[in-house]
Amino acid sequence: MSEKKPFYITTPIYYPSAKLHIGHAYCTTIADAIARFKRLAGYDVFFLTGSDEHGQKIQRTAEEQGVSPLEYVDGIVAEFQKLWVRLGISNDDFIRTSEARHHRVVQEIFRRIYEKGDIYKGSYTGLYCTPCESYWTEHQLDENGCCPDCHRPVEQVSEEAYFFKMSKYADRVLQYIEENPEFIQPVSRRNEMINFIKQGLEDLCISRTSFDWGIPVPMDEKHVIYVWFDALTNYLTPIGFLDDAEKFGKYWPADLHLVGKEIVRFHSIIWPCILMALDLPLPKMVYGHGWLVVDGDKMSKSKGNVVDPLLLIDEFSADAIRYFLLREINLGQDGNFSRDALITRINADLANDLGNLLHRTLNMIGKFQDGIVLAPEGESEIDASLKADAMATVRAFREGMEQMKLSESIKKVWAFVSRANKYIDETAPWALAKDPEKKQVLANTMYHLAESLRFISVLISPYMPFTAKRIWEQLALPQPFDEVQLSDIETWGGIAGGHRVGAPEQLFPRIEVEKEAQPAKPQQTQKQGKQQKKAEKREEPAAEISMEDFSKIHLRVVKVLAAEKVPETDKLLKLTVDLGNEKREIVSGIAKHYEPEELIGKNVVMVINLKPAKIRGIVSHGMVLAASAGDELKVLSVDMPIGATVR
RNA sequence: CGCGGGGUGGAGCAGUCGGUAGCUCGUCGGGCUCAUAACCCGAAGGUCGCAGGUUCAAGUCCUGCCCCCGCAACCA
Repeated sequence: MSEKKPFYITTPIYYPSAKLHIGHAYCTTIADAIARFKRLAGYDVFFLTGSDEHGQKIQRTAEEQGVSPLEYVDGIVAEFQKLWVRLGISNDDFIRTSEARHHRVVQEIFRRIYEKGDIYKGSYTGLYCTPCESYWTEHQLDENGCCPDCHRPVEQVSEEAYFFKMSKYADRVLQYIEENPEFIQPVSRRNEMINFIKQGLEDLCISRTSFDWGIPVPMDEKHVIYVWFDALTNYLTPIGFLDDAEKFGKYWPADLHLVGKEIVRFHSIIWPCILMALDLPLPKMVYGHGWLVVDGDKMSKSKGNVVDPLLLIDEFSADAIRYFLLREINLGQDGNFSRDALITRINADLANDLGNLLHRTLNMIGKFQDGIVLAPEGESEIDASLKADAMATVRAFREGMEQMKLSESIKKVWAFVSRANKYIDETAPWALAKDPEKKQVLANTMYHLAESLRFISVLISPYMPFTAKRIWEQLALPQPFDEVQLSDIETWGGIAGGHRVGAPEQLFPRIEVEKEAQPAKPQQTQKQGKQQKKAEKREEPAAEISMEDFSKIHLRVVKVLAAEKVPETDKLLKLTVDLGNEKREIVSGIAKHYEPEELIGKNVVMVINLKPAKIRGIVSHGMVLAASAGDELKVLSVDMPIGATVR
């Protein structure tokens, strides 16, 4: 039927020497958002990610653990794939360089280039550490010029190796880069690469004899094909380079290699040279994204600030992480990842703006119209303006995404979310609902809100696929979510009159972190304590806390001397408590469960060293512990004298 | 003189072709009550790293300097 335009997008293949961190998740999330957008826009997308499994480092680690390299790698790669599933990554294939299909490709490529005369045997000279069996570059050596691993002296050693005549292609690559301004993005990287080539290219060493975990050189089996030659060609394997000419013709050249800024060089210089030697067209774009720094520091194992994406997903959900990464960080520049910023975004954008918009809308449709979206008749100026904004948002979103301005595009969507919230204020449906004369005006308003949410669901689907689907399902729209296209929101009015929506469900619960002194939800409160300590330590989130951590919390039995409701609040009580040696004022969110009189005279458990917090203008110097289950809540009360410590 | 990125209200960032400095969070004040103490409105707060220069006009172009951060041929 319809001829869909192909779009081939790749991430780097990651090296399974350690678990993946948030930076890998960042890169793959960007690629996923683009892939999902392209599918939404009607492209035939092939999205590839994978693992780069060969090399000496892997071989050695496997030996240390007493397993074969493949066994070792299998375990780690399974973790990769688990992470991608949890993060909602929609890759169409996962290439492992250890797979037979890839071996065939690499060997065939080697053979073709060799036969062409662009691969020759020479000798590789490098600085070698015999005990570690490793080559190092001059830059990698430690301050004494010794092996960075074992700190023993290195020596210059030569070994036989195969080389790829990269120098031969330098001029052609430079010309290609200069003639195709789009090829390397962002421009800063492009300038860097042009500069680099102008310094001259050396031939590339592409084989080693010092280890054997790799793909053998076809005509010389004691050599193993080395790194980039093996890794880069992964992009050709899954799209049928050797076995499916039709598929290969459709997807190659790749539309976008998304990579980290540190490997732009390999993708925009070495890789084009290899492709030229194969007489294949070059990829259309190599985009070098920036790095994530954690609270301003570069992530590294030695600093112990490596962030594990799986733990973050467990704690905050995949979509929250995806949203943060895509919205907060400008593609192409380094970005800061911090827990505080993440929580702020979740609360402000996801819970308050988006989640609450859906919730209040569905709630009003339920309350005022028995859950039915009635057909609109006529429209007010405000209605028309909302509708116009929706349409404009779709256009701006599409344009932004096509130019890879991901953050900007999301912001456009959120501007519309705010617009919809404002629309509720402007139309005041609760007032319309009281006036039988305004029944149709109310119906129009509810229709516009529901339809706006339909738009929003589609617009956020590349970023937050899980949430987009949940919104769609709460709206109870009949069209299967997986079949939705961007074209479905190019016209207003997709919801049929008389449609029944579902019941509202919280999309993103707010994460309470600043309001420590408020024990309305004790489970959350405990979590806050953990979060705080974690934030202080700037460490990756841990599921467990140590005894030392726990002992930082000082708990004591105190007596409630006085209690009164905080004016103009539903849940807050102001308590005056006796700690034995001092009296304090604290604010507690338990007014829905206790009358002030009930509490007076009670001995309760309180956190006494909590940082004071201002709540509704009252400074609270502590927190009363309480247990809650469902709607029930009880403060922890014990039959012990004032001043008793709790451990 | 190795290469590159950055220095914009308290924090984090936008600022395309040079033309009255924007956004989010936070703070303060007000409104509303459908909603997840939410939402809406308003306000305060900036020598745009420093010093020169070009221009009618510079955060934006040029020169010099200071500070921070990456890369330097297998860390996204």
